Amino acid sequence: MFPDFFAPDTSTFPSLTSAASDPSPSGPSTSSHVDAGGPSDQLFVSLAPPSDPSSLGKPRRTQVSNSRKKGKGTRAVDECDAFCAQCHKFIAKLLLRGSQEELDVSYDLYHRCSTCAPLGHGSSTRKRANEPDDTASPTICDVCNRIQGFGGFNAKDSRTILAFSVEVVCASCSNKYRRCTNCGGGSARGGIGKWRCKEIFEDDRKTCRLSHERLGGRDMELAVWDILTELPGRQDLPQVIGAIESLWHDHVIARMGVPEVLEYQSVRTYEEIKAKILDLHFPGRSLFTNQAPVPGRRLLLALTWAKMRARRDKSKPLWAQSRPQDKSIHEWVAYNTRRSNVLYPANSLLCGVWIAEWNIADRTLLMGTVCMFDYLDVEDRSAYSFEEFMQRILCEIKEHNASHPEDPWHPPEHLWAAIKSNPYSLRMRLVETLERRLGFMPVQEYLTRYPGVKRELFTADSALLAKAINDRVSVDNKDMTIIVKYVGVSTLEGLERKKAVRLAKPHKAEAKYD
DNA sequence: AGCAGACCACCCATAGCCTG
DNA sequence: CAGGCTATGGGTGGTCTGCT
Repeated sequence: MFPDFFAPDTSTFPSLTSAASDPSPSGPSTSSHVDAGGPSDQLFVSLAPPSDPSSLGKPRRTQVSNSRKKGKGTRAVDECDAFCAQCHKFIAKLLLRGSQEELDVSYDLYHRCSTCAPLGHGSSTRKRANEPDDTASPTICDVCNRIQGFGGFNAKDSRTILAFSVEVVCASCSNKYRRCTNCGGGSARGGIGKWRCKEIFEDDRKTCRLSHERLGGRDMELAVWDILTELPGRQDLPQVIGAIESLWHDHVIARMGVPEVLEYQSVRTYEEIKAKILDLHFPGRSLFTNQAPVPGRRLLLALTWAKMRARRDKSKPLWAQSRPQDKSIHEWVAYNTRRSNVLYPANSLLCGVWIAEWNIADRTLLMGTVCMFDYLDVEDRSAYSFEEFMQRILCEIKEHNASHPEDPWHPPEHLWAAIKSNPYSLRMRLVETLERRLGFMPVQEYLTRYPGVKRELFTADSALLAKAINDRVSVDNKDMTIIVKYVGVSTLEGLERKKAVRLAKPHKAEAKYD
C-alpha cells in the first residue's frame, strides 16, 4: 500500500544470494591456493597502470586497525587497484584483509577486463595454457555481484599460500556506494557494514545519515487518532506530519538506496529515488489536511513513539519496573508500550505509523503503514496497531448500538491492503510475505473463496486511503495490488481477553534488566 | 516425495575504545 | 561526556541433506 506497507524483505533478494557469489571463505576470492608450477613473472602486470611508475610494486596500505581484544593479532587492510593487463582500464578496487604476515608476501596480480576477455572467450590467447587456474577465474564485484573481468593473485613463491581475503569493489560501485559500519551486516571477505548510496554520507564519516537508534526494549507509547475529526486545527499537527514524513523518507532510502535495489531494479540512482518517490511525499499525506469527514467512514491513525534514551543510561526502563501480571489492559498495549493520548510527545522518536480506514456499512478495514520496524517481526508490531484500531472500533460500535438499537453496526470482517510500492518486483516480494505469513490473499481469490462478497468493497474508490495510494505514480506503471484477509467476527470481550493473556506473559526483553 | 534436523549466511545488537 | 567507530556474539530464516 504505502511504498512500504511492511518492510520489504530484501534479505532474500535473489540477485545477491545466487550461487554466482561463491564466498570461498578459505582464501582470496579471486585466487587459488594451488600454485602448481608458479607463474612466470612476465605474464603478469604490476598492480598499478604502467603510466604511474611510482606506484609499482606493493599496494598502498590504507588502514591498519588494531584488534583491541587480547590474543588476537592485528588485522590490516591493503588497498590496491586492478587494471586490465591489455587495455589498462581500471577494473576494480581490491581490499585485502589479513594479518601483517599474511599480507607481507610477494604476489602478482593479473586481470583482464570483460572487454578484452569476454565471457566464453577467456582462453583465446596463447598464455592461457601456462596460466594458473586462479587468474582465469571471474572477478566478481562484491557489491553488485557482476563479473567485471577475469584475474586474480598469485604468490611469487609457489610455496607461499595467500591467506588474506580479498574484497572486490568495481569501478562503478566504488563511485556509487559507501559502506556504513553502523548499519549492520558484513561480508564474507571481512568488511563490516552495509553498502549504501554515497549521497547519505557526510564528509568522511563511516556511518550514514540514517537513524541507527536501537529501539528494542525501549519504553514506547501508542495513540490512535481519527484523522478527519481529531487532528484538524491541532497546533502540533505540522510537527506530527513532519515526523511522519521524515520517518517515511528515511525508510525509503534505507530500503532502496542499496545495491540490491539500485543495481537490479527500475530505480537506478539516489536522484531517481528522490525524483520518483521522495518528492511525492508520504502516501496519504493529503488526507491529513485537505479531507472533509465522510459519513459512514473512519480514517484512523496509530502512532507509536519510543522514548529517547541516553546511550549510557543502563537503568531499568519504566515498563520493566512493573510486573507483567500487574499491567492493566487499559493502560498497556504491549509489554513495553503504553496507551497514550498525546499527539506529539516530548523527548520521543516516532517509530511506527499505521493508517486504517473503516467502512462501517461494508464491514471492511483497510490498513497500511508508511514503514515498519525494520527488525521486528511483521506480526508483532502490526498486531499492536491493529488491535488498538479494533479496540476503538468495537467501543464505538458498542456505544452506537446502545443508543441506536434500531440501526445496529457490526464489526469489520474483511481486512484489506492496497499496495502500490515500488519497484514492482519488490512489491511482489512484499505481497508474497503478507500472503504467506499473515494469511492475506489476492482479491480475486478472496472473492472466489467468499462468494457473497462484492468486488466493489475493495477498489480505489472504496476508501479515501486507497484512492490516495492509487493516485500515486508507480515507477514501473503497475496497477495497485489489492489483497484481503478474513478476520472473522470480533468482539470487544474476545479482544480484551486475548490481550490480557499476552500482557501477562513475561517478555524476553525483560531478562536483561534482572 | 515429504519432512526434520543440521548447517550456513546474513544481519542485528551491543560492548568497549577512541576522539573532540 | 557524547558520539564515532569497530569487533564480535547471537538470532533468524533459508537451504541442504539424510532419513522415513
